[in-house]
Amino acid sequence: MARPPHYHSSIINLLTVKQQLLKRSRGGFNPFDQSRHFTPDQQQQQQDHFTDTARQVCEIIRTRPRWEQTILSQFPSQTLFDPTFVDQIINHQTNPLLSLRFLTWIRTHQSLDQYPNSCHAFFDRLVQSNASKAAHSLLRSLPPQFAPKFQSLESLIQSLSRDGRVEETLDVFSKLNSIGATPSVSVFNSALIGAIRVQRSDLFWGLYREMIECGLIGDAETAGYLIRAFCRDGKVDEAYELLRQVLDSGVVVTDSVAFAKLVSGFCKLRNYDRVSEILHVMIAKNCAPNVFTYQEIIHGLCRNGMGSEGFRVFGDLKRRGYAPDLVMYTTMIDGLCKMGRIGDARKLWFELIRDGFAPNEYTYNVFIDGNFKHGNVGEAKRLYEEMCGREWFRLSVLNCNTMVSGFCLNGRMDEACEMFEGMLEKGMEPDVITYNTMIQGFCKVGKTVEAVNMYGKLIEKGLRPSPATYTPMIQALCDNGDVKEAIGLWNDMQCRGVEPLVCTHEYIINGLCKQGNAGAGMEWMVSMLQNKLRPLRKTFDGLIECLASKGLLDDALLALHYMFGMGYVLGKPALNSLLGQLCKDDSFRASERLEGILDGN
DNA sequence: CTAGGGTTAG
Repeated sequence: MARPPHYHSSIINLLTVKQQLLKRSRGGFNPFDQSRHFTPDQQQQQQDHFTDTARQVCEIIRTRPRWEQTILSQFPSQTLFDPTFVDQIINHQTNPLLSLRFLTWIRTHQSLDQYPNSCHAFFDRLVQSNASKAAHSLLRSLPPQFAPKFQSLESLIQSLSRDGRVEETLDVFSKLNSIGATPSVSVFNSALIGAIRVQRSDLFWGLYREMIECGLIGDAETAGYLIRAFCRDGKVDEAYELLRQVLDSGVVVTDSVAFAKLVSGFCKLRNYDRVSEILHVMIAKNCAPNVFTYQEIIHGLCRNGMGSEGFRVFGDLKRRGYAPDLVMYTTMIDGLCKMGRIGDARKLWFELIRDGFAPNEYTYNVFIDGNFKHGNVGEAKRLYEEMCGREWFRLSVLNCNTMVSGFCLNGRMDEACEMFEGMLEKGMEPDVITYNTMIQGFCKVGKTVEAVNMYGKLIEKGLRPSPATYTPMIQALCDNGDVKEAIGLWNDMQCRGVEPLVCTHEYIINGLCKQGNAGAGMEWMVSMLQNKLRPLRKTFDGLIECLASKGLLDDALLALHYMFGMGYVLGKPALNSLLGQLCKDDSFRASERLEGILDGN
């Protein structure tokens, strides 16, 4: 005999049934014909009966912090674990977290297999309300045989992807797989774009492989995402190759973001012929270059030391009636500042205001930075004050770093410190860039003690030092003849796993030579060479001169040998010093060996 | 609901 799907006997159920039967029998209805069936009306009444208790339970789980510990003593377990009752709770409960908690609690006592309707209802509701995280964790915590609706799973993938939880979509894809369903191309597309947004190439390609394994063929949208992914991975040529293939196959790509990324990528490679070709393709495919495309071109040119070209493109656009937007203005102002054309940058600053734009945080930042870099400290400070006075403005670490860097660059360490202290007072956390900038600033004005103190604070804060933390300190200490402390920092650097720059080795060699410690200098040189690093010619020069002056002719000749091996020639002062020593030193054999080395090269 | 672009050290 058929039973309603969630009917389970319990005391309350039995009572209800009895009441129903009594009611019906009074009306001359023969209950036994359908004794275990409920008409919709009966089901409604049964649910009505539950409503009171359900409401109470809902109230308790909403308001009592640790209801799990007491609820079984307040209500009969037959009620609480009755699937119909559970359905009630799930349907009444509007807070999904509480519903989830209730199901979790049920699960500690019963198998959730008994509650398919509750599970489906709750899952679908979470999906519909875009509660992707909760829906996903529910899916994970439910028994493997729980098979949600195909559409719900597809929707879940889409909302997870939108929320940047791309990794979590993998579970959902495998769930779909396990129920023998193939997601649509557009669902794959949403996951693919999600992976691009969170910059996870690994996930992107994993998803794409999955898509291929499902036997699906990507559409034009997929092609655009593939091009973007290749570009993001720096594989611009492969992106271009794909574009060609797709176009040849007759699929029309109109993803202007993909085109913009290609343009940007070829700008980076300085392949401007290709850039121009892509622009032609875009026009031919009815996907004319837009403000984003041109933005990538101008930015790409500026970033590659072709700012003048960028400025020319910018001018052409305006002449052709294209109105640059604020981002484009900002990019161009930054580009002009970085190529030393502060005057042109200032003109653009006024031009954008004339065009009705208001400089935003980015615009202020690049222009403040540009003014500092050109020594216009007063103007930079004025702009900073102006920016701080804007109602939209909220000071960020980056703004402060720009100020700190500007003051340091201009040797204004008092003002840099003031800015730095101001950050601390405002409760902002200076980052490694702030500290590195301060360290470099102190070193530049010879305040190495203060620089090392700053370094101590950086470590104290638990920030991770970078090569740029150590380089200026080691350089300054070596210049000041304090090589011992420099080597101390070097060791510290090694302990923290920070890879020194090539020049840092050289600072130490130069410092040692300056102190007349030629032997140690030679040891450092040997270790550099063992690490396959290429010292500058003048480092060899200095070391050889120092070795010679200390009478360490064997080492000097060995260094010379290495130097020639790298294709360098010895500078005149070092050569004179070496020859002088060889003659003075009555060491005939040494001069013979020098000849040997010279002949050998 | 409707993308994607710009800033600080080295």
